[in-house]
Amino acid sequence: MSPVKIEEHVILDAAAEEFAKLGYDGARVDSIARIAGVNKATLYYRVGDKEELYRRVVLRGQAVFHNAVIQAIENSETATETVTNILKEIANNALENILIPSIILREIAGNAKTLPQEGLDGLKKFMDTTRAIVTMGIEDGVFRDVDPTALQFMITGAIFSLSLTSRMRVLVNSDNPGPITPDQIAVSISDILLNGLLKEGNRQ
Amino acid sequence: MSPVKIEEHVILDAAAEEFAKLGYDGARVDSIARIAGVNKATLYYRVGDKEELYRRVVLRGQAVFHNAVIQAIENSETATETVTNILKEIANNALENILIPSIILREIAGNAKTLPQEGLDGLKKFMDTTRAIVTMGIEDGVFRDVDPTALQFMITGAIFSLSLTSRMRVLVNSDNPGPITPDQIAVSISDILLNGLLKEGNRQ
DNA sequence: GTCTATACGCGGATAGAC
DNA sequence: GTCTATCCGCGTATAGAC
Repeated sequence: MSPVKIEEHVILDAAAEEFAKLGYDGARVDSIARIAGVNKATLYYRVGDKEELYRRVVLRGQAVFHNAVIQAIENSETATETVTNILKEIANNALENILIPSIILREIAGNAKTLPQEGLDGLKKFMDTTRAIVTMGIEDGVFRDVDPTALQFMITGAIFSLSLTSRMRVLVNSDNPGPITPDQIAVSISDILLNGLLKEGNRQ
Repeated sequence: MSPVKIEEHVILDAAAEEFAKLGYDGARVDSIARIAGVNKATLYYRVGDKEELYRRVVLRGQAVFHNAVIQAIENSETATETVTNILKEIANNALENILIPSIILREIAGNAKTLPQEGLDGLKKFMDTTRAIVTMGIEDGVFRDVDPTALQFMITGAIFSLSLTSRMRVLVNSDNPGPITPDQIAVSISDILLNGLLKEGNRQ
């Protein structure tokens, strides 16, 4: 009843750290083995080559956010609540698993050239799911007729960059660093997202 | 009256391409020399080592967006107009100089570990400038009392990721790829940003 | 100013001992 | 299953010829 080889987790954790820090091309297999505390040959035997290491890290990371979104949807009644909860869940998971946003941003930066096919499939599913929520809100007359894709990228783009820069922002602008905790991040974004920047009456 | 050594531009263009594609650690100096069509020794003589190449690429790229924002501010009267114009300018420049968003996203992903000090200084100035615009709009009673940092990251996060994924989105979701041109990107974002997702009357 | 040639270490990956 | 030793190519960087 222990189907999970314990060292695989250690290896994948180490790989995630290295890939997040240096990107796929900058990452060193030697370094991953060192971080994991295993021999390089063992690493090859247990998981595989660099590409396979990366594939496993990406799929494991994607599952985290996929589950977070599923849970947010299940725990929500209205479309508005769903959006708010998705934001909260993503923000929470982003800071808890900060390596994953880093890897995702690098994939975006690199035109998804190192993203495994299964990762692309998961991305499509994720975008379809969240688009459906926006469409539903529009049809229910609760949401304005916004572009769902723009909304998706505003949410993920903002959460991931805010989460990744929290340390940096404290260093650069200690007296005014902006939102730091996942809660602060989720609240400040959903405020702007739901209500907009303009005061009521000034809308265009 | 020709103070600019022409080949330096060629070398920096090649370096930008390589750094954007592979990140600082993944980038290869040999590859940059090959792309630029110059000998590696020439490259070292003309610009410097890998670190200096990167520094020059980053500062040149930062100047592009800095100038774009300055211009947007100068061409605007109201705070609302300023925000809209900044969005337009950044979106235009992002797609025209697509390598720069890529490098910036990679810096965010890597905790700005390879970002030269001057780049950090420029970032702080950029954030102070744009924060002032938001604060002004709030004081004028036109904007709601939003978090300026969240707003900044929603704008840049969304524009950069939308610009970088435009090709990918067409491939993954050809029937519904979302905003593609800089104009589509700027309009869809500013619509959500200014007016919010919720219909008037549903605001929280 | 530019190129050829090369130093020297690190990269991914594996063979074969245990 | 795991480790040592090693292959071989590529990485940054420079010396020195032209």
